[in-house]
Amino acid sequence: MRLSRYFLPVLRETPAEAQIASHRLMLRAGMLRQEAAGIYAWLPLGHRVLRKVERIVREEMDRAGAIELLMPTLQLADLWRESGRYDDYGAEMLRITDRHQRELLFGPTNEEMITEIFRAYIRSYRDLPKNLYHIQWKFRDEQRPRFGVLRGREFLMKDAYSFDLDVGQGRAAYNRMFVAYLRAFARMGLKAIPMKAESGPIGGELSHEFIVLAKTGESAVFLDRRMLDLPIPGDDLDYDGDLAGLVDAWTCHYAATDDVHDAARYERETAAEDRMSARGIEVGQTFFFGDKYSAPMKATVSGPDGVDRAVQMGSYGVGISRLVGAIIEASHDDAGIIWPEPVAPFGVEILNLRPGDAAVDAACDESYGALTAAGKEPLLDDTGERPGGKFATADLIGLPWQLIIGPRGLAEGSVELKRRATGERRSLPLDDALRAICG
RNA sequence: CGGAGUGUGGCUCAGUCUGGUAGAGCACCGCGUUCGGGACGCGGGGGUCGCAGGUUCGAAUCCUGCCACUCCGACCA
Repeated sequence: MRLSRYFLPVLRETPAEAQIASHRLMLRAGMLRQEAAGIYAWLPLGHRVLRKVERIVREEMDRAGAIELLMPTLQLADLWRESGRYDDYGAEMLRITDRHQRELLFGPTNEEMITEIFRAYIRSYRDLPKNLYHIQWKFRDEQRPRFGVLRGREFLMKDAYSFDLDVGQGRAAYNRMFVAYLRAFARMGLKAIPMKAESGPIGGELSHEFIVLAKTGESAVFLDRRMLDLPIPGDDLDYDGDLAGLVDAWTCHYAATDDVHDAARYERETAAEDRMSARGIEVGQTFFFGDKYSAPMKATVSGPDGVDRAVQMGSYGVGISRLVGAIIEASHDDAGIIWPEPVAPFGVEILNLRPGDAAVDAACDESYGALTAAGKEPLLDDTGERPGGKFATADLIGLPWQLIIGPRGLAEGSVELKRRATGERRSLPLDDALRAICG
């Protein structure tokens, strides 16, 4: 992409509304525009990151055997009356009335709807297990939206729902999602630690929150620091195998958010030198809640014995839009964002320090072509802005590489290559720089 | 939902106390000089001062009501 043709409205000054780093940087980097409290338009740069996060989550869901569908944002109130949650949910649920005075709601989650879909088609244990998911915008009318996309009212969420014949198979389904989450967050460059959690309005007894450690996190967390070094399951993981051992390895150490923290247990189970307190941002949560929805909503299947029984269910959420903010909280400096490569909006920024200079233009065009062909998604700053401004913008939007091409270096046959994460810069011939980027 | 604030050009803000016909910096447009870490000169465009009433000869400024947004707390993916 050529910056001169792109839409990247960067702000030199920090908008007064933004308090925390990710919100401030998303506004300054031209990723996001607030349209109302907790409701945002995703500008092109932000949208690219959102899509990359979404893609990683989708790939890991598919790999774990989940099946994608798409449910609507609006749901009938009657559906929620079946589970009893219509009245329980309170003012956080945005209620809407259509022209026929039918009561609708903007979905804050989809347990009821997926259960309704499941029960309409699935009758036999032979059709189990099933895990259905979608990636859709949700709305929760927070009393106090804040922190930009970390706590918006409208947010993009992946939510998956598992259906199994019995508790044992339900647990196995839970384990598959648990492991898929470890992989998905790690692929985004995040350390996400599963922690024992309250299940809140979703219900159930077995639940984990996946918490990204970041200095500016919303809640205090306490954990065994040995969890930070646990290995992430590799591409060769067999989701049809028994994952219980893997899940045990990730849940046998103490890790809890402050709302469920048990100081006495913490001290009993964790050696003093392994105790670690930090701050964290929740980016996903898994629930196993059995027949909480399937029983009242009569989602039953016939078992091998011919007897109908309510299916065992779990649900598994990932805050896609929230993750974009969480990644920035975990990875930025005073100059701007530092994107992990897998979620960077573009792979490399080429800075043309002197548009109009034939040699510089030619070197930039050559680089742009080569990097595009190599799938590196280059962003070429070919604008008339002065070099200082280009450097500042490049650091702000934080692409992993900066390829700096100007007349001074080119006269000596070299360009400059900068690694955003480390700040390391070196001068080298263009071909070598391109090779280094393409790795 | 309690408490505290803020709404003035695209952004950051001054002006409000003490009423007199709207400013600065940045950004934007034109010309020129510049050009490797947010340049400079000259010229220029852009604002029903959140909205609605009211007081007054006159309201960004005073009064009343409303709306929006932000922060602290409670709450929450």
